Amino acid sequence: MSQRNTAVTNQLTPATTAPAPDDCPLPEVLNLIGGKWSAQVLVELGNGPRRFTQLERAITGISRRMLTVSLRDLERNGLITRTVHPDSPPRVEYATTPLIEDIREPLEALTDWARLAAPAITAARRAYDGSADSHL
Amino acid sequence: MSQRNTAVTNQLTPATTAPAPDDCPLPEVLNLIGGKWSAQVLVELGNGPRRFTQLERAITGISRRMLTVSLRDLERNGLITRTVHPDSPPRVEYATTPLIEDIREPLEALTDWARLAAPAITAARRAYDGSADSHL
DNA sequence: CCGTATCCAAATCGATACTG
DNA sequence: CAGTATCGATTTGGATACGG
Repeated sequence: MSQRNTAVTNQLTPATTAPAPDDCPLPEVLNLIGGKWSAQVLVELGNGPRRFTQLERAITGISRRMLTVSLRDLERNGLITRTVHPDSPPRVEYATTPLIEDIREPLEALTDWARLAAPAITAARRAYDGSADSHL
Repeated sequence: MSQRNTAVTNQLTPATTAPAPDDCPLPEVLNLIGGKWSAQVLVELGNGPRRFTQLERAITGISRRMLTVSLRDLERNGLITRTVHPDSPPRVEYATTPLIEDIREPLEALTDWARLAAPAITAARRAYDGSADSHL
């Protein structure tokens, strides 16, 4: 029962976020939500509690496995909760915790910035890629 | 890529309506600075222009290669500039562009949150890892 | 001083198949 | 419905060593 995953190559266990005695907390935050799907899961759950398949349908392109991994990781870090309802067809609901309430706004600010800066970034990339001596 | 994420807070959408293509710009932002070192480079450059070796010394644990990679990436996306001064010992200076000025505050908010939430996150992790029936 | 080139290890992601 | 198990492909990061 209380099997710790000591293991070798279990790829379903949440990625243990590095302990890192580092003094800069920003990379740590980015590690929490920096995965390919975590941010989208958080955004979707920001709309309200969701069930597994709801999330699966809402987030286009995500696989069952990656959804599970992301959810476990977020749960482990206390950013979301997982509630199992003892129904005859299994029903599991995920919801955000109060912990993330405080970053909703900064995250939205980042999102707004992304929309605004997108053209400039694209332009910068083209300029960089197009210039002859960028690199080889 | 990616415009149009309407309806962030709509919980009333019936299941019958179209699933809304979720082209969320948040993951895009995180991709820009989500590397292992990019954020730290940005933070350090936030203190003012820096030379290559200054950055190398300031960011503990980074290798020459990763510093170069991060800098090139940030430069390509227009977030920093690279200026070569034709001196006898080569001198290259990196600096932030006005593009990132607008995310400085959200980023700092995230950093503040990280400091505040750190204990809760650690506790959540211990609770998760310690509980026998978490999974498996 | 400011990088590049190479090679290798590790983490991450995706597709598929199976289960209570 | 809500997951796990496995495997392989891709991406990323680190350790040198070399070069203008």
